[in-house]
Amino acid sequence: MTNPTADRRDYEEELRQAGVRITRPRRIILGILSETEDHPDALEIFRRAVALDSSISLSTVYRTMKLLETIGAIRRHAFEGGPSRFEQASGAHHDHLIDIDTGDVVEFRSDRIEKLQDEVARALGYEIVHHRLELYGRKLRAK
Amino acid sequence: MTNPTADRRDYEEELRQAGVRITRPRRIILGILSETEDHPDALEIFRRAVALDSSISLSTVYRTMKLLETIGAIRRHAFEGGPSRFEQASGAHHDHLIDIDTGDVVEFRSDRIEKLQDEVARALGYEIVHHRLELYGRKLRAK
DNA sequence: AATGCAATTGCAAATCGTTTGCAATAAGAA
DNA sequence: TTCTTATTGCAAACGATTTGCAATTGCATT
Repeated sequence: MTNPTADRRDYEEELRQAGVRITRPRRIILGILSETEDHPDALEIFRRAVALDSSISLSTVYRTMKLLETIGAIRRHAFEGGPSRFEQASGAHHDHLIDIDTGDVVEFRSDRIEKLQDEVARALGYEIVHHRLELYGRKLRAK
Repeated sequence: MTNPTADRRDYEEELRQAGVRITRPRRIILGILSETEDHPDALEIFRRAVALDSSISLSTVYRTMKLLETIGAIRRHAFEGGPSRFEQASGAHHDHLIDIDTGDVVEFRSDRIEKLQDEVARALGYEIVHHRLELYGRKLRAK
């Protein structure tokens, strides 16, 4: 399924903007990222990429992810245990709830929590540059 | 400086409880952990240990940290970027504010945030098993 | 369409933090 | 003290990620 609601990013334009070349591997990886709803890791992206062009290498995936991260097109998350997982940087900031049984990631946003974080930090004499809030949970049995 | 306020843990008793031997390397590492106010990583603990007994190995430090973690005596934190850092598991739950300039860790606790987390999770059909909240910030210039 | 050169690639080897196999050692019950 | 087994130090393996390098490719230029 393609992304119905969200902004379909024009990654190629972003690359051009950043002054980097639009190569075949990049085009393929970017295509995968535009399609994806989940939070795949580098290896998963590599697998999907190889399915489209068997010559793509894992290093290129890593390099491309790093590139996209530095130009701000994607975000990297290091959830507990596993490897880094990626998501489009589009849309508003949000935090994550990770299903500890399935690894599924649910995005959420709480302005009230954000506000309290700021208050806490300020009270300690700090200003927040960024934060990480991850809830690790288990699905409630629908009663 | 030794830990003035907090409960000085009887690690040795905990080990005995867990049915493991109290060895010389363990005694030394435990001593370091009891003294420490900060959140050292394995290498730092290793350095401090070697100063007391040059025969201690890094693997033993790692093994001991893992052991203490499984018996619940210490907690491991994987802050952004760096290696795992450890702290005593004594005292109430708290979250962390990391000074991005110095690496210093400030502990804090907000029941209001915790409460909101529970609400968010429940609204999404989940129950929280544990969470991770890390604020990365910079000291405010005292005005 | 052909040229040239720097950016990018694939590959293999290196890296970092951490774990593990193994033979030697030491804890602590008998 | 003896015995059995857990624990150790060492070196080698590990998984995720990064890197050096020579070969390739994008693409601005003719």
